[in-house]
Formats: sequence, structure tokens, C-alpha cells
Amino acid sequence: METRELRYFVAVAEELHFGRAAQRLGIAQPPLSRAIRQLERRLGVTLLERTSRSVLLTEAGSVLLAEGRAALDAVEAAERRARRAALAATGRPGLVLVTKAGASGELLPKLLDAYAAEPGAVPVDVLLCGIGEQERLLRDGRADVALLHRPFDSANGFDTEELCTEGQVAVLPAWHPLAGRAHLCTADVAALPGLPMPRWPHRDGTYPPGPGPQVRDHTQLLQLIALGRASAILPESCRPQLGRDLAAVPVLDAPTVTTVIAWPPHSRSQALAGLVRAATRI
Amino acid sequence: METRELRYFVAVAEELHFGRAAQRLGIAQPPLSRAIRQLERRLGVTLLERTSRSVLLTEAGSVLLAEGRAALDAVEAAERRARRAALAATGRPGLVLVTKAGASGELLPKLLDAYAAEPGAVPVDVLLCGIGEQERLLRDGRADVALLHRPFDSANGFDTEELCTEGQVAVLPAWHPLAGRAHLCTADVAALPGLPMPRWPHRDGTYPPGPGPQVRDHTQLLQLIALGRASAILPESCRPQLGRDLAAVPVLDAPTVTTVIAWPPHSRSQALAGLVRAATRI
DNA sequence: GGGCGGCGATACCCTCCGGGTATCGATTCC
DNA sequence: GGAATCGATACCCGGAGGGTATCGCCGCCC
Repeated sequence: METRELRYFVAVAEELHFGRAAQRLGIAQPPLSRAIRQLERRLGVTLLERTSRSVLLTEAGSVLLAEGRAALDAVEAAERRARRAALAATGRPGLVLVTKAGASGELLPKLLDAYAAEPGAVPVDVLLCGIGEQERLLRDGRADVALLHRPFDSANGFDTEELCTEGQVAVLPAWHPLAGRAHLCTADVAALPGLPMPRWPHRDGTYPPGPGPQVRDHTQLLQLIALGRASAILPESCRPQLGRDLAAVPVLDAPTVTTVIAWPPHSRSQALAGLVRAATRI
Repeated sequence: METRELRYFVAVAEELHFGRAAQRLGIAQPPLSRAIRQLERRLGVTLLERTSRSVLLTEAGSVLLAEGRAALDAVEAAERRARRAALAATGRPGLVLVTKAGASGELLPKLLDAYAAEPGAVPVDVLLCGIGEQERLLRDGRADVALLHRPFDSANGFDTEELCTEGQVAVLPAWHPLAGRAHLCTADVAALPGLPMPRWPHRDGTYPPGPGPQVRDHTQLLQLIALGRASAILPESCRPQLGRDLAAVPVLDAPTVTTVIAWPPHSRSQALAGLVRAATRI
């Protein structure tokens, strides 16, 4: 199977529409139809159930969609990492570390300092990204290493090392009656009238249905909480970022959050090994 | 990058010889040279250092070799799993479980029985393979799930669930003076005169240098030990397989061995989930 | 040291595959 | 029932990919 075929299939499977998929790929619709037919014939498998009005994925099709995305990421990663290896060999080497904007407040500067103090340390570019993008960046080679927060981020398919674990706190407006309590449980926070939990976007940019406000980053979220429009349960380490208008109350039965440093398997980079070593020593 | 280009590059990088690589790929040498040149031009990276007498990998080249192999495995896995999903939807579904021949003696039948007793269980094909082949089979889609033994096998890049941990024992000829001891430490076994540790083959079939005999599977190994030509340190669970002519003595400071069940990430198979559930319940 | 042999690069040709345009056939909706 | 939508089909063209012949370079051996 050629990556071109796979790219074509993924486009059609995502759009469920040959015309739009062709447009996205920058080709005309007929060659796309033909390519998909050819792919199906070669695999000996029906991937799409087409009528003249609709396109549906078969079981095999949805497996190929999931696996194909991963495979395309792997190919892209190979390409990117080869390019970067060439750069590192001649010009300026470096690492790209990715983490969620707003998360791992204290840990990140400590890690960077600890690594920078090592002999042979290379420059580290920090990439702050939105929710759920880190895995993608790590998988397709745009980043070398990530700080992930289990159980929110899945570290599936990566090598990891645990760095620290912490409890979670409910973040409430300072004026809220519950803000003075010594601790809460998740049921208390979930049921707060007028302060629903926010909704985070999926990877494709759409939001799950529900009552809460749609948020895209931590700044938005904290502002909404201060305005009395939302509440949230966040890792303890967010505390230093909270203004005077917000209160944090430990939530005893919330799952603990583990910060892990994650990197793609079969990585033989000296610099990456050093960074991981520095991280585990903190 | 197309998979064809990647396959071509991997072939050349493995053979370090354009002629042989072309032969292996079933094409003539000139188009292969051209394809590699084109790939280098598109990437903007020198992958191979060629003289008319030798071909060497550059740093970028060896990165692309490692990453490219993984990417090709991923593409192959996508293809295979799509095919199998189609089979499972229409004809006979099934799972392929792979484990090292000779290992996980008691565990495997217990697991298969426990799973078979579940409602909705599908047939499980068991694939016994040699050392270090399991990761490959799992990665390229020929197997759905594996039993791995850490720290011998690396579970890098897979989702895993720990099943059990055990100590290790030294396996010696029954007549050996140390066979009667209650326990040993690794230094004792490493230094046994005339009973060197065996050498296992690498993935490419070559053996590391050293004094011990070359072995390929457990049967060979046990026979060599019985003959007084070797000794070995193996997980405790090998005990039931030992004949009367062999003795097992606990090695206190050997690393403990953890048996894990591993499967590729983003697996959405109902059957696989059931098998993992059965495994964790044991 | 000069001829030989091995190996990668180059030159040139040809075939077929991937892409484009025009059009058909089916289905749905007004 | 006609128009609009959408995937499939028919047909054409250009270029990418593969083959053969040959060159140029460099160790090696008699």
C-alpha cells in the first residue's frame, strides 16, 4: 500500500464525501474514486458502502482509518526526524518539548534548568499546545518529547517516565459559599447550581454536547470561573496561577494526576536521553 | 514520502550495496540509484555516503532507517488489520496471540481457558515464535496480542497490563555441586567454570561474541545444560519443564521477571478487550 | 603498473499509471 | 416530473518509474 492511497482513503473516510475529499486533496473527483476502488480491489476488502446519496465506512474501513492515520503519522515522523537529524549533525542541534499551555507550572522551568546545567545540553524549544494535541505532535515527529498528564492524556504508544503525582482541587469563585470548605468531593462540584463544568474541544475542534461553557485554554477557563459562570477540577499545581478572585479546595475523591515525560520509542538521541535523565533526578 | 521510496531506502541501508538491494527488491540497479537520489533531493538531506567502493549511512540515514522500518511496519499493520477486520465481519473472527516458545508455561493455558469461558469469546490462534520476534509481529499486524517478559522483551510502544511477576532460578545439571544449594547469586552462576551462559541470536540472526554455546530455543538450551556444557538463569515458571537431570536454584539478586500482556495502541477490538479482561482477572 | 573487475552514475527509451475533462445514471427533493 | 447532487464511467494525456547499454572511478592482482 502506498502512502498516497492511504492519504486518499483517510481523506474520503473523514469527509464521507468524494467531492469534498478530492477538493481537500487538490485533485479531481474521478481519479479519487478510481484510486479508492483500486485500493479496495488490491486489499480484497470493501472499505466504503456507497450509494449515490451517501458514503459509509464499513467495519474494515474504520479499522483502516484508525490504523492508517497512525501509519501516516509514522511516515511523516520518519521524514521529519531524518531532516532534523541532518540539521543536528551539521548546524544547530536541539530538542522540541511540548506541553499543554497552562499546565505543569513549576515543573517545566525546574526541568529546563536542571537539563541546561548538564554537560552537553542542547537548546530546548518549548512548544505550548492545546488540549490533546501533544500526542499528535509527538507521534508525527514535530516534537521530540512531551510532558503529559495522566489520566487526561493517554501515553499509549510512547515510552514514559513518571515525574510526579498530585491531587486535584476544585477551582471556584472566591465568593462562593463552598470556597471556605477544607475539602470537597466530586459529587459536590458536579452538582453546583449555575457553575457547570466547562466543555473542552475534541481533537477535530467540535465540542461535546452539554450545559457547560465551551473553553479552549486555561486563561479562558479561569476567567469564566471568576465571572461565576463555571467551575473546574484541576491539578493542585495550578494554584500559583490563580488570582485573588479564585479559590482552590482539595477534592478528595478525584483521581490523582501523574505528570509523565514521554518520548517516541526507538529514539536513540543522546540529547533526549540527557533530558529524561535530568527529569528523573528532579 | 511514498512507502515505495521508503522500502527502497531501507533495502539499500540494510544491504549497504545498491546492486544487492536492487536484486532483493526485484528491480534493476539504475532505477534504484535514481530513486534514492530523488528521495535525498526531496528531503534535502544526504542519507548515504557513497564512494564507488562502499556505501555508508550518514547520521540522518540511520535515523531514517530506524524510523522508516517502524513506519513501514505501521503501514503493513494497517493493511493487515483492515483485511482481518473484513474477515472478522463476514466469516470467522479470531485473535492471534503470540508468545515465546517455551515461556509462560502455566499461564498461557489458564489464560486461554479463562477467556474461552467468557461469553462471546472468539477462537484464539496461538503463535509460538523465537526470541525477539514478538514485538515485530505485534507491530506489523501479524499478531493481535502478545505475552511479553520484561525486562527481556521491551514493551515499547504498546499498551500493556501486568499479569504476574516471578523470581529467577539458575538451571544447572543435577549432578553439579551447586545444585544442592538453597540459593545463589548471579556472580556465582556467571563464574561457573565450564558452564558458560549461552548466547542468544540477535534479531538479524547473528550471535554476539563470547564463550558460551549458541542456542536458538529452550529445548536446545536445556539439553546443553544437561550435557554439562552451559548454565542459565531463567524465570521460575520454567521449573515444570525441567527433567530429572536438571536442577533449579533460586538466584536472589537476579532481576524479577514480569509477564505482561501487550497489544497495539488504538485497538478497538471487542474480542481483544475481552481477552485482556480475562487476563487481568487471573 | 597496467589491465581487469566491481560498483555506482548517467543516458536514453518505453510503458503504464495517475490525473484531467466530459458525461452518464441514480437518487432525492421541491 | 424536472432539477440538483453525487458517485461511476469513458477517454485522453503527460510524466514518473522501470529497463538496457554504457561510462567513470577505484581497488586489486598478475
